[in-house]
Amino acid sequence: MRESQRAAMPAARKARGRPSARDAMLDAAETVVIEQGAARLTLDAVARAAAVSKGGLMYHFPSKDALLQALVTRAIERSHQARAAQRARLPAGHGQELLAYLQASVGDPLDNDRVSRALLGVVTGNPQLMAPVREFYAARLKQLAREVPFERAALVYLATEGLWLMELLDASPFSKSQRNRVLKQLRSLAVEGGKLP
Amino acid sequence: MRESQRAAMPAARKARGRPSARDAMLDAAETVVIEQGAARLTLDAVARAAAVSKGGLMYHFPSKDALLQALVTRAIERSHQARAAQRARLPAGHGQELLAYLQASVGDPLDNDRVSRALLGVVTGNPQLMAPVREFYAARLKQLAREVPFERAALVYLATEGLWLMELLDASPFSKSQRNRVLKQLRSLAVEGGKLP
DNA sequence: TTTAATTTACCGACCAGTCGGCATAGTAAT
DNA sequence: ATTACTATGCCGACTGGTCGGTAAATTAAA
Repeated sequence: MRESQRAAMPAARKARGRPSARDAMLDAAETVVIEQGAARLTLDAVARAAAVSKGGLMYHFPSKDALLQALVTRAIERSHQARAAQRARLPAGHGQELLAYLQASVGDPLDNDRVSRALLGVVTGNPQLMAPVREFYAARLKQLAREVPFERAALVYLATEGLWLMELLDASPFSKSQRNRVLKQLRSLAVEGGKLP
Repeated sequence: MRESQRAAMPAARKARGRPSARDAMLDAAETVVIEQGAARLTLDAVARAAAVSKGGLMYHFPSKDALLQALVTRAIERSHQARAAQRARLPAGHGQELLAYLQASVGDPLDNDRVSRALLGVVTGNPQLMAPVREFYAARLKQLAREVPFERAALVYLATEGLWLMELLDASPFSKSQRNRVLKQLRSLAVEGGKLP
């Protein structure tokens, strides 16, 4: 589990968009961790879900850690894409970035990050896996604070992250209507920054 | 590890303040989980740290789950106490509760919740353990929102919780001075609720 | 002596990682 | 074009070890 990082990684994706066996295995791993939790995310379970043997799985991921890293990386990439998608359908202007981030994080459904929810259990079990997440978070804040005053960006940022994390932990104390009130306020704070009641 | 909830719990604390063997074992469990992480929080490790045999440990906690529940419960109690302590040394008035909560959560040191940090890994591994935490969170919000308008309470609440959780995850992107600026703003929002830059 | 507390020894399940081998496809030499 | 060789992808049995939980035996307390 130490530094087996880039030992033998068979070039498994010559063409970028192919559903290489590797990607199929990551999909399987996500299914397992979503349906059974981080504790039951075993190599055997992933292999079974991917309909390959354990040896076949470990051919592509030399260790369990390598598999987990790949999962986290893919989740981060998806997070990027979600924000970019929101940015694209938002009018340019003050607070566009902040609003896009807000919408991508806690926008209406929130169902698409069942993966993130499941991965929370994975990263808390392997704190080293947090490294890329940390970078991601830091870069995001930097970008958001370029657009609006730091204080306001930080406030919206923290509240959003708080809501997101509490919901990931299934610990949000807000009713549906309370949640809506909060979100409405956050949205207006992101673009205008007015007064607070 | 299934539903062994309240099977056989030998009445191990007749007198409430005694450093009953039970409490010593919980202390040991905390040491283990802090120093070695949730994954290495095994019954053997706790027994070793408490200087008892594994059988002795399991006499007091009929299952590992019972031990974890007790850990979580104690952490919640301590959270209550920390807030009460802050409330006591704060001038009564508008936003006292909110400010006490803020100070207790992310007040200067933050070192005393190494336990919480460690327990995060425990609860993500056993989502059922979140039940008492959920209650705790819900009750807290209700109390905070009685004092100041809901919108403002919720905003401070979420931002505080966001900062706290990100720091628990070791993922806070703020520098020390940025953190201070944010806290200063949150404090003033808790008691005054003025404008935002 | 009965009850409470604790020990020692063990079981069964689970799990990450290893290893030898198999099959297919491509390449090279004859 | 047949043969020899090699690389890739995959298989599944096995190993060494960990961990939660159990049970009988032992000691301490009431």
